[in-house]
Amino acid sequence: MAANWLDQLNPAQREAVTHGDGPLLVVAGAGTGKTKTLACRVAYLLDKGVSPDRLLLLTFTRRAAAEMVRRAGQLSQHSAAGSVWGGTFHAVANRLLRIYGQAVGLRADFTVMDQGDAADLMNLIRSERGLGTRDRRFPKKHTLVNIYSRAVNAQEKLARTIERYFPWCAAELEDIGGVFEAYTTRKREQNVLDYDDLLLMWRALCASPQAGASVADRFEHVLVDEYQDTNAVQADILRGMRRKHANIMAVGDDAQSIYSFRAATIRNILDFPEQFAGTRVVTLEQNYRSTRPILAASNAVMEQAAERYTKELWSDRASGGPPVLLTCMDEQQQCEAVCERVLAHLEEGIPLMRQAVLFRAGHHSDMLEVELSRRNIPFHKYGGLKFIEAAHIKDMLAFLRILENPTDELSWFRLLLLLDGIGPKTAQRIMRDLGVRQQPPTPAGENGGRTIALKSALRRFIEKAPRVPAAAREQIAQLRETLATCSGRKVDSADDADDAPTAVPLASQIERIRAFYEPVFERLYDNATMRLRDIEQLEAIAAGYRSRGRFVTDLTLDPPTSTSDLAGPPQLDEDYLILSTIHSAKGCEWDVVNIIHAADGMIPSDMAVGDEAGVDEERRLFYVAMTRAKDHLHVYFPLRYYHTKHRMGDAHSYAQLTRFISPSALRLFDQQSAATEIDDDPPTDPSNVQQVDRWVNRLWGEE
DNA sequence: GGCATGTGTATTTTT
DNA sequence: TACACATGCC
Repeated sequence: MAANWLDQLNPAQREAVTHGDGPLLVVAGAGTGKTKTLACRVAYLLDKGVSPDRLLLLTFTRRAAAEMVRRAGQLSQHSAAGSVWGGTFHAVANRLLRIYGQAVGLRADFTVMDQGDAADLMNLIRSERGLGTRDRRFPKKHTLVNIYSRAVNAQEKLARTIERYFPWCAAELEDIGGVFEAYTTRKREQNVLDYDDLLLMWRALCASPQAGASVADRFEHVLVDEYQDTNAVQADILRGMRRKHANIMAVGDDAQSIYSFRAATIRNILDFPEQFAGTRVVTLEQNYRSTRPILAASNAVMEQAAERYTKELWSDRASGGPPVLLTCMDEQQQCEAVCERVLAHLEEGIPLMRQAVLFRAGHHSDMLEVELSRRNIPFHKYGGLKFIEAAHIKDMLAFLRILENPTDELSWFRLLLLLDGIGPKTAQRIMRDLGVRQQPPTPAGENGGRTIALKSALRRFIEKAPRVPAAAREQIAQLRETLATCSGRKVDSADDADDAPTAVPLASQIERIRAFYEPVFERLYDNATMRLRDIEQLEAIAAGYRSRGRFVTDLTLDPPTSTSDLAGPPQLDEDYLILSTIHSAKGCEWDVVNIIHAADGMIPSDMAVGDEAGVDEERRLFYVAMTRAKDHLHVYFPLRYYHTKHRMGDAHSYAQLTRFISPSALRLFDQQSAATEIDDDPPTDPSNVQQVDRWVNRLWGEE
């Protein structure tokens, strides 16, 4: 029975899937059936009798894990494939630390902060220490987080990280170190973990004498996807998890490594056979995804890479024309061309969902989004600005997080600043009065005997109104009422006799919070209606949760991708076009792929051209984008970019085609020009016409 | 100390 | 364009 689907694998895939015990490295080129191989391997192991909860599947996104487990479930005889441990390193770390966290000195009710929170905490410390003011060019909060994260994930001395990647901050080395030290202390006091801590704590857990062994023994097999995009800490974790039986399978492609900014290193792939003695290496080279002309062009782009690990990707899919390189006059024309091509493919019968537009940076699609909504073409955007980063969503979450973890300083701060007449200074004072950073001993565990001796800041806040400016008095009363209701307590109930607070359903907690927050937020932010939609979406997501803690953590670990754009959230059953950053397109494929802004400065990004390694990574990025295409690949190159900084002027500059399409690669494209297709809308200013004509004529002249 | 207003600036990619 | 920071008024 089980052999049935094994027959459909090619020899290399089958070798990987039916590998016995011991370490296995699968080097899988783009489109070579990597996902299928992993899913089959899971199914194979299940059918061999491995219990699903003894399988750990580490992927790059939660979606990828869910998809693989689903596919494995379809193949396997085993009914409970769903209980395979699947998820990102961070999500799995979170899950394990809730169980074994005590072994590394963690309380089970820790909260997780996202990068925005980390930046805010850095900023708080930065301003406390007076490092912001004066005429010092002390790094900004986001830079601080970047430096910190890079040093931690690369396991590199701060001095060296700064010297290599942030040389302009070298003069501030000492104070940066001081900020980081305070940052760490602060997190510990507040029982809060950032993304990097999740990995560090997992690694520490592996290293701890007893708990380390039980964590490792919990899993019989560990499978890791996208191994080229893991970093040194993640490699340590894997080694720690495989202390006894080295049943580990890693899958990756060095040509697709695009996360070095997160300290990912392809050394992990290259050194795998040394790290795990006796590794069998299997290489997958047959590409099932793209047509030959598309693959040929993609390979030509990679050929110029300074460092290249030979792998001959080939495809059977002979049909189909060459990829198209479309030169446009400017971004506006690029947008129109994309819309027209997308609609033409739709006419041919390719649904919008099977078509994608890819770009380097989140904002590169801004103009296209306007054009798409003008034409009523529904779309869904991945990557770029996230739902979770919006101020009003963070505000809503701050309420929940205080209820969850009353020592969460940042959430208190955020909440207090919402009130009239309370600024940073007053907020700090109130927090001091409440003793926000003092932790009560954990009530969890020994529930039998005594009640909590020390009250949490939340409880103190509910029981007694803090001293606040007159302007805030009314709102503070309402806020206390709100938090009391949500936590199932009563305001001003001074006697401790009635303890156990009543449990309040998450949905009604959010409803209460919203009742308090809505008037505040309408006063605070413009664009209230659009933001209101986000809050409704938040409520919709919360409806799927019973536990407040789970809800808050899942939201930071796996945030939804924002779509509160002009087009409105598409219905689930409706067809929509995919817009995505190239990074977020990793692992995906579409019948039609449109790559926009194929100009130097966009890709490679201006930010990355400083050194050769940076340019190489951008090249891999472009390669990843190209290899997402199955049947049709369109690359767009706008000739002219306007500089909107000088308002009303028509200052512009001319772009160069991306350096990644070299003259020899160019021959593999069908070169077309949209520059002669003049827009139907008459321009209002006659001088524009002259300019356009001059340009068009010049283009003709050149050809 | 809070807050409205003005000015300058830097601007990737994500768990 | 949004955000950080400075300024000046309440």
